[in-house]
Amino acid sequence: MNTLAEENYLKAIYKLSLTAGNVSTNQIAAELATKASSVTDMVRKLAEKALVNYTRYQGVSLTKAGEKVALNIIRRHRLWEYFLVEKLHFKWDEVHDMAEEMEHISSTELIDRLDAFMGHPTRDPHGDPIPDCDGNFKVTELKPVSTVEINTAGVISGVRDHSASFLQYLERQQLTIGKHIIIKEVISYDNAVILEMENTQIQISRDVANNLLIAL
Amino acid sequence: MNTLAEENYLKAIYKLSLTAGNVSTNQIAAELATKASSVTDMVRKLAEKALVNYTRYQGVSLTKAGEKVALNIIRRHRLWEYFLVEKLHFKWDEVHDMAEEMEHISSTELIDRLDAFMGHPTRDPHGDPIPDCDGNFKVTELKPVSTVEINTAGVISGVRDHSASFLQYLERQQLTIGKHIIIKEVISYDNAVILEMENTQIQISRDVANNLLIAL
DNA sequence: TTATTTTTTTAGACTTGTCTAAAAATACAA
DNA sequence: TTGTATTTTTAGACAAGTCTAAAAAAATAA
Repeated sequence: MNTLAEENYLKAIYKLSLTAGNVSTNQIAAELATKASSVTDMVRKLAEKALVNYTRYQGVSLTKAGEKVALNIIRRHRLWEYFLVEKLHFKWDEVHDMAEEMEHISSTELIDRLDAFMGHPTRDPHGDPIPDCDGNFKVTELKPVSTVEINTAGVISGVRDHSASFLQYLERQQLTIGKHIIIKEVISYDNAVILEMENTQIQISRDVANNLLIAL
Repeated sequence: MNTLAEENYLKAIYKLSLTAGNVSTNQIAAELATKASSVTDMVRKLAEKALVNYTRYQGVSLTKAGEKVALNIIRRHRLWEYFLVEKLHFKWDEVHDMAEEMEHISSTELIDRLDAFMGHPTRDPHGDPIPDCDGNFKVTELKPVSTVEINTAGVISGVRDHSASFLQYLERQQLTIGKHIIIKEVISYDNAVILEMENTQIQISRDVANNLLIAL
């Protein structure tokens, strides 16, 4: 079907497309820790397979077909993450690299049965939605804690930074998916945010508040 | 660690070593559906990594280190096969190709937890033993039905042919792992074998009798 | 033992995906 | 708008793993 390298490019382009329109060669290179010249070559190849739209110097976007492939990879990644946490009891900061390998296992029958085995979960351990087998998923609007008004109540529902160190920090502060919080105050000096959770106050930095997402 | 190609070579060499001493270039080429010249190159590379013993024109054998790697791959393969059958309810003739991909997932922590999750199974769905994390497994002596005396009783415990078509045939005849059988007669004309199982008689061909293994 | 066949290795080439260095196009600043 | 800086592409090279064709070694037969 598609090579491992091709799948990784499609996933990177999908991810970058969420925050930009056309994705630049350099952005992809940074995302994949490779060089812009390598990206140019691969993007040509993907364009020939009709998985991306590409014109020289104009950046890249996924075609419908390319998006479908990307969403399938993401589906597999997130289902395996769910499996690792729920069935094998890994912690949410430990599963990314393993899922990165497992997402390339190709059988769709396998993935559909895995999905059923786990009861068709809709979100992975980090709160990200799991696309169904047709690539559909519900888009719940989540907001960074740093962007909501004082006295807003919400439920921790996702993260923007998926790094192990950030997830470990959240774990230590008990700021995990599903917790109910209220934004109490923003310190004007450094934009630190004071939250209330389970009747205790927690202070988090501007950075943390930017990367912690809540559903209202 | 080792590349995918390297792992496949080590596994093939291990498998061939079970029935021969030193394995020839041509045998490996046949096993992996590649050419002898490619094998020579790869075997050189594996010799440099001290995973095989190799001298020109003399064939190949695994070193202790190479055997350890091979047994690890086999462990992973068989544990995933067990998972696919026991947890995802695939049939025993459907799992080989999927496990062939999954065996290359590298995390040992993952495999050890998978092992625990399934209750440390000792045999895969085809009756083959699953090595533990140190590469140890018990060698139960199994005999092809074609080699035992008349009136011998035994338990179906393994197969020598793992092809989907053979497994499907056995399934249809209910000749599955764990069934108790008695060898009743060998037809001298074509060496077909008549078995008794659950008080009914079943006739199987010489070929089938050769590939069906029982524990006495 | 010598000749012939078979097996294995060598030599050189190809593909995929990557890289560096240089050229071309675009973007930005004065 | 012209010159400079940045981004992107091109050109050529390299590593891994494979292939074909030819040469070398080993096995077999006469």
